[in-house]
Amino acid sequence: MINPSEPTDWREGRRRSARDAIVHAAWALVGEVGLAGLSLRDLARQAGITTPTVYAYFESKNAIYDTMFGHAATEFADRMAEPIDGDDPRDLLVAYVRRFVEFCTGDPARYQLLFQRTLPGFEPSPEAYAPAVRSLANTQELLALNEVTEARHLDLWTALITGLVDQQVSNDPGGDRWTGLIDESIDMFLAHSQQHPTRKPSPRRNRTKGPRS
Amino acid sequence: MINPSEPTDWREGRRRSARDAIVHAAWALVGEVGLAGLSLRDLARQAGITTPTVYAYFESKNAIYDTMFGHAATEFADRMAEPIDGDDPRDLLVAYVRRFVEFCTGDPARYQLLFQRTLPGFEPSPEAYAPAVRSLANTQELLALNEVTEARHLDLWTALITGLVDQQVSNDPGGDRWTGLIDESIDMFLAHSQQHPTRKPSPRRNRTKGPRS
DNA sequence: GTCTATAGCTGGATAGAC
DNA sequence: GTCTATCCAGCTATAGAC
Repeated sequence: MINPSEPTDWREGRRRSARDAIVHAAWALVGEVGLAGLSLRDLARQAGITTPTVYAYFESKNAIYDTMFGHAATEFADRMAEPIDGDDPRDLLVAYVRRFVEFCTGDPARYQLLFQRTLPGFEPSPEAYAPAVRSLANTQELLALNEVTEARHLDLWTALITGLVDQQVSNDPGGDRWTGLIDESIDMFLAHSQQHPTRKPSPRRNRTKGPRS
Repeated sequence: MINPSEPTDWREGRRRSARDAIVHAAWALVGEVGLAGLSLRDLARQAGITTPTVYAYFESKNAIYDTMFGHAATEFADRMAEPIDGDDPRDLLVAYVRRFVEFCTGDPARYQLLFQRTLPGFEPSPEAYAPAVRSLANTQELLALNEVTEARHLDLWTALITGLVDQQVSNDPGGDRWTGLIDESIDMFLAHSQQHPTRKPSPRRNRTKGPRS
């Protein structure tokens, strides 16, 4: 396979590893100065090169963000796709959410890039975005195992889980004030979803008001 | 009361209204270019003045953000403090949450400034922050009326509600995909909180795993 | 591919005339 | 208080030698 007259393979390899080194430096930097605080000067210094060299590998700053986004999305998909031992549907769900929250809280900058859209002028390319979509299907399967299939409940689920993550990241970084509520949250959610398969004003008691506007 | 030799009153008034005009222009701008996209040049142009004039009223850009924060916080506190008719605790809670979500989705930039801490280098002053604190106590009272008093449930509550708002703002701005889940979310939350006054592994069924780590 | 040097721009903030 | 003019720092991005 090795053919000296066709050295594109290892050249590509070198090019890839150089790109990876830059992206690696970028992750290290945003961990310190925040996602929006990344500057190409500092990035070049961190990577041990100069600014123009960065442009030998990336055509723009947003291209770097996009590559970072792709890395993060792949990392996310891989992490969430790892098999979980056990066969109880609810336990699977709990383990899955723990994983999700750990992933999010493990690197706030990565979380911000992947799930909050706060970078002005940056939109991830479809290629970079693809792995994240794959993972959503994964969630649906797990919920289906727990007899949760309605779109409404899926939305309620995402709201609940992202709410936990958001509160944890913003108000108690590094702590467990909200991650400690995962188990209870899932109890709450499943009790509700499995009990209300179709939407009607819950028969809790007589409503005092007429139908909602 | 009116004393020509003491004209500080109306001068203060003029100064206040000039400041208000600048802040007003600032809100209009951030509504277009995003909170972080505000620049003093554009702000001055929007307000029909020049950049140095801005500095006649504010000592820095962050001072403008701080004033905006104070306005938003006051607006928020006032809105949430308006009386709600009805006496059923749950209905009060529903109305309250609707109000909250409407306030948040009504102006995403305002929401971002008040509740997400995404402006690099900006921290609201204690004075500007005070009204927001007042409102939190309000929430606690409403939950207490619904027999929800434990700190754990309060955290679960904030996660649930902010999750709804966040999903609505980020993924369906202007729509009702998540706001339409408010009623159901509150059902879910109250059913759980009122049923689990103290924490123990829910007696749903036998757990397959040992105690959590 | 990597560098030095710098263009070109935009940002916040200030000096000083009026 | 308001302006013109400007400073200075930071940024992305490029030109051109090696």
